[in-house]
Amino acid sequence: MRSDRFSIGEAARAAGVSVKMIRHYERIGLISAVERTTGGARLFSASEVHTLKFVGRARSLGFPLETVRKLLSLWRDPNRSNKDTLHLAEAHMDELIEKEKALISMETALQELIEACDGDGRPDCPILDDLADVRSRSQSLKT
Amino acid sequence: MRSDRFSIGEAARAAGVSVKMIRHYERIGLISAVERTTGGARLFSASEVHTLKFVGRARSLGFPLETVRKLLSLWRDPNRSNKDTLHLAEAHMDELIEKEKALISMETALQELIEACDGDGRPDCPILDDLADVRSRSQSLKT
DNA sequence: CTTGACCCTCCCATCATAGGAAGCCCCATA
DNA sequence: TATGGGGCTTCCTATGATGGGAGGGTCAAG
Repeated sequence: MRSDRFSIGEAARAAGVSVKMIRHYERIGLISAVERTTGGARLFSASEVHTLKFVGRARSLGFPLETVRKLLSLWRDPNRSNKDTLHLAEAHMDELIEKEKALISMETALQELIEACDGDGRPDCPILDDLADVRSRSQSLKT
Repeated sequence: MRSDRFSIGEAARAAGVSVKMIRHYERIGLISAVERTTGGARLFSASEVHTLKFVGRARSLGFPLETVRKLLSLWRDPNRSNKDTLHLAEAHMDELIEKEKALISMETALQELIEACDGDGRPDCPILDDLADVRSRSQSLKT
């Protein structure tokens, strides 16, 4: 696929996203439709691969696709304000922190239970007892 | 809904799970079908509500439904070994920690970008530059 | 007899992603 | 030239847990 165009497979490898996802991004209008060969195969320019990389990196930071869409449009807008980008980033950071907090509270509660369980092969089990509410509830659940 | 039975709404409130989810749990066989009124409404016994609470608590610790299924069967098995339960809990803990690590690495990378961005209203933006790979890539991305 | 608060089932949507079927196109090798 | 393979295409389905809504039933109180 020479002459400075890339097949979807090449583009995927270069951008670090899957072939499936590239087609998906196109279908939902996150990226625009690209050139095709006579046989119908997509042909990506270097700049289009660059856009895919942008998307891939934004995804690797956990930005949801709808936010990636906004980031892309800011990226393309010469009159953008970095305030807008910063705001998107900060809002996303809040989301990440929320999720992290939820995970940590689960981990904390679970760790207590794990520590309380011998794993000695008998049926007695503080983990099941806790789930069944057999009065041994650790305080850290409703965080 | 007296006579020691609970309607699905009452059961949901008591167990801390949604009405929708109770129906779902029944449909996928996580809980067994319960008694019905002549009109077709579900009637839950106290013990069935207790099971729902078990499910609700397991879910609040983040256990996926398929694992909850296993926990329930251990709970009901008088010949269970606490080794099995412990193993499920530890495996789940590993999953939680994995997810937490992924979140933290995103947060770390994102925080760097946020700090580098003034948000002063101009178009220049380190966040977009980073996503676009304009040679300012922070090292912490491929964690 | 109507109203309102429940309940029912069935279908669809979310979010990002992967899997698979069925069928082209093109190239290399036997 | 025929065959095989790899890559491409589209379309459909699934995941996991959950919510939303349509369209209808039941029941008790007013």
